[in-house]
Amino acid sequence: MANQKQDEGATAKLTINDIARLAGVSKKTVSRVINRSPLLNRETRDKVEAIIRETGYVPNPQARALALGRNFLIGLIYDNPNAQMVLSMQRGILEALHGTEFELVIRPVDRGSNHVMDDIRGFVTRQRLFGVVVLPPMSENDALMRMLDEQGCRYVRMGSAMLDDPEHMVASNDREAVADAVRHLIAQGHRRIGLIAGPHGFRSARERREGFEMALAEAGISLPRSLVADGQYTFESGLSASESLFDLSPRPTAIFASNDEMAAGVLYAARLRGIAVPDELSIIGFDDTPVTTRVWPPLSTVRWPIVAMGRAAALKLIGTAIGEDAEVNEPSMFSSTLIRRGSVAPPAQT
Amino acid sequence: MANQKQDEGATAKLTINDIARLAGVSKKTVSRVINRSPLLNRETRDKVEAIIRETGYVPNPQARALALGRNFLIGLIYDNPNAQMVLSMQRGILEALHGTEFELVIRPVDRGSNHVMDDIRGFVTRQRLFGVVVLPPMSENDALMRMLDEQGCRYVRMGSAMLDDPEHMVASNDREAVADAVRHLIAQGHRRIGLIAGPHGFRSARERREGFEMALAEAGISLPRSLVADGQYTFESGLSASESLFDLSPRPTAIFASNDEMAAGVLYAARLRGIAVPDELSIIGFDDTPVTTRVWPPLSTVRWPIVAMGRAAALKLIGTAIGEDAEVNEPSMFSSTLIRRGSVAPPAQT
DNA sequence: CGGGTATAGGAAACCGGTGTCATGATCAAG
DNA sequence: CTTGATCATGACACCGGTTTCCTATACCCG
Repeated sequence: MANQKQDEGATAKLTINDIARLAGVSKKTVSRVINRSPLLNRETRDKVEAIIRETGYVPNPQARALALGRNFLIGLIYDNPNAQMVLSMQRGILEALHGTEFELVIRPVDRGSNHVMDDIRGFVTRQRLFGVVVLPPMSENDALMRMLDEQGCRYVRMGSAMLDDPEHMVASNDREAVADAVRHLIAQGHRRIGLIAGPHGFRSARERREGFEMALAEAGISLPRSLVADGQYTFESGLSASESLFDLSPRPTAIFASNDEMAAGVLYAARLRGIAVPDELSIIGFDDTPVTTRVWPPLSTVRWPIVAMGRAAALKLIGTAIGEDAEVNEPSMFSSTLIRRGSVAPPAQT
Repeated sequence: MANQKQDEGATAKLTINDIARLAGVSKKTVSRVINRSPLLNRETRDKVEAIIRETGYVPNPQARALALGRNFLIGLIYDNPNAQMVLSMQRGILEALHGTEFELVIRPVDRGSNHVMDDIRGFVTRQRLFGVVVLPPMSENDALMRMLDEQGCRYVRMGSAMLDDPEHMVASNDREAVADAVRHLIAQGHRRIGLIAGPHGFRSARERREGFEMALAEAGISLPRSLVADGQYTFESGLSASESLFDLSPRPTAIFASNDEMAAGVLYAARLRGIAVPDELSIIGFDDTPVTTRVWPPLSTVRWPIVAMGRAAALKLIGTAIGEDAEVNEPSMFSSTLIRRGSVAPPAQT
C-alpha cells in the first residue's frame, strides 16, 4: 500500500548501464573495470575509470552481494560484561576493516535468555553475514560455534587461552599474566593474599584463578579457602565480596581482583572501613580500564591488548576473503603486561 | 580468479522457488505470504507458512533490498567523545530496532581529519543506508546534514537543545539541567562557584555554560572571568583546568564540571592538593557515567536519558518506514535530572 | 600470406526477490 | 441465466550487478 518512490529527491542513482553508455562500452566491460579484471585494454580502462570518477558512480552493493553470493558485513556478538572492553574491541575491528568494503554490524545478546540461539541464528541467516566475531563469555559457548558452522557462517572467537582451534581464535594468556601480577605481590613481601574470583562458568575467571594459585604454589604459600571470594565481574560484587575478606583475622594484606570493576569495589569497600590503600592493603586488578586512573590511589592492573586483538580477529575473518591461499599470519595468542600504579606497597608488618 | 563456491558446506540455502515448488504455488504467492499481503486465501497462506516454518527458509535480504530499492541498515556516526555515551546510545538504538528487520552498522569517524566528509559519504552511499543517527559533536555539523540530504539519506541528530528541526532531532535540555544543578549549589550556600567549561565549538558546552551563568545571574551572583576554566571533556583536562581554580584566592567553594570525566579530574586534583571533598570543595558533574560511583566520595551529577534518547532517535528514523502517514510520536526533547550523591555539602565558612 | 592463438568486448542468462498486469474462479445483482 | 465486480493467483519483466559463452579483431608464427 505504502507509496514507494515518493521521496526520491536525491541525486538520481547511476547504474552500471549509464556508465557503460557514457563510456561507449558494454556493462560487462564496466564490471571488469570495477573488479580489476586484468584482461582489459589500458585505454578502455582509463576511459571508464575517468567516467566513474567524474560521475561519482558507486556500484549498488545489494546487487553486487546478490550476484556475488556474499555480502560485506561482519557481525559482532557479545553479551556486554564490560563496556570498555566492548568499545575497544569495536575499535580494533573497525581499524582492520577500514579501507575495505566491509562494515561492522553489532549485536548484543542476552546469554541468560533461552532464545539466544534463535536470536543469533536469525541474525546471521537473515543478513547472510560474511562472518562474526564473538566476544567472551559468548565465545565459550561451543553449541553456538556448532550452530554457526551449520549456518555456514565464518567466525572468530575471542577468549582466554583456548587454543584448540587457532584459526578461529584470538586469545590472551590470562593465566600467566595473573601469575606475574601475584608474583609481584609476593616479591613485595605479601603472604596473605586474597582472591576475588570471576563468575563460575567464565573461562577467563578460571584462567585467572589458576594463575593466582600457580604463583602462590610456586612460592610455597598455601591458599586457605577463606581467602577466595566469589565475584561477578561487577563493581557491586567486588564491593560485597571484599567484605568477607576484610572480616578475616588476620586480614589479607593484598587482594587480587579478577577485573578492574571489582578492584574498584575493593578500593571503595576499603575506604568505607577506613583501611588505607596501599599502606594497609595492596590491590591489583585486571583489564586496565580507565577507572583505574580515576580512583585514588590509581590501581595497579594487568593490561591486555584488546584493540590489537580485535584487529587480529577481524583480519583473520576477512583474510580468507581475499583468497583462500593468502595465508593469514595474525597471531592467535597475545600476552598481557602488569601496569604498576599506586595501589601496591609492601605489607605494613611482616 | 578466486574460486567462489568452494566452501559451500553449509545447509544449502533455500530460495523462494524451492518453497513455491514445495507448496505447489507460484513464487509470487510465496512472496505475498512473506510480505503479509492481505489478499490471500487463508488456506494457501497457512500451507505456505507451514512449509516455510518446517524448512527454515529465510528470504535473501540482498535480493529483497535490491528489488525493494532500500535496505534495512541503520548507521551510527560518532566521533567518540565519551565511551559510555556511545555505548548507551548503541543500546538505546538497538532496543528500538529489536524485533524489526533493521540492523545497526557503526561508524566512528575522526572529525579532525579533512576527509571525514568523503569518508561518511562513502559510508552512506556505498551501503545505501536506510538512515543514520548522528551523535554530537558530529551532529552539530550542518554541512554534514546537507550532504546527507543530497545523498538522500535520512538522518536523526542527537544534541543539546537544537530544535530548529524537531523531525530530525532528539535533544536534551542541558541548559535548564545545569541551571538546576547550580541552583542546588547556591541553595547550599555557595557563592564562589567555578566552572570547567567544555571545548569551544561544542553546542553542549555552550548550553551547559549558559545554564551555569543563568543560575548565577538569577541569584545575583557575579561571575569573574577567573572562575571559568576551559576543559576538553577529558579527565586530564579537568585535572589541569582545576589547577588554575585552586590557585585562586579565595578559592572557589564549589565547582561545576561540564562532564563527569572532568569532574573526576577535579576530584583527583583536589586529592593531590589535600583539599577535602565535599567539606572544603563541592563538585557536580554531568552525564552520570559509572565513574561517578566508583570514586570517593561518589559524585553528584546530572543524568540525561541517553538510552531513551537513542531509542527515540531510532524510532523516528524507522517510523517513516512503516508508512509515511504513521505519525511518529517520539518526543524530541528530553529532560535531565540532578542526581545527589556525596560530593556536595555547604561551604565550610560563610 | 594463411592458419592458429590470445585478447577485448558483447549478448544473454542468472542471482532471489518484488511490481504490474492478466487471468480464471466465485459471487451478487439484474 | 447473464453480467459485472471481486478475489486469488500466476506469468513475466525488472532491480543492478556478475558470469558464461561466444565473436571479432589483433598478433604470432612458419
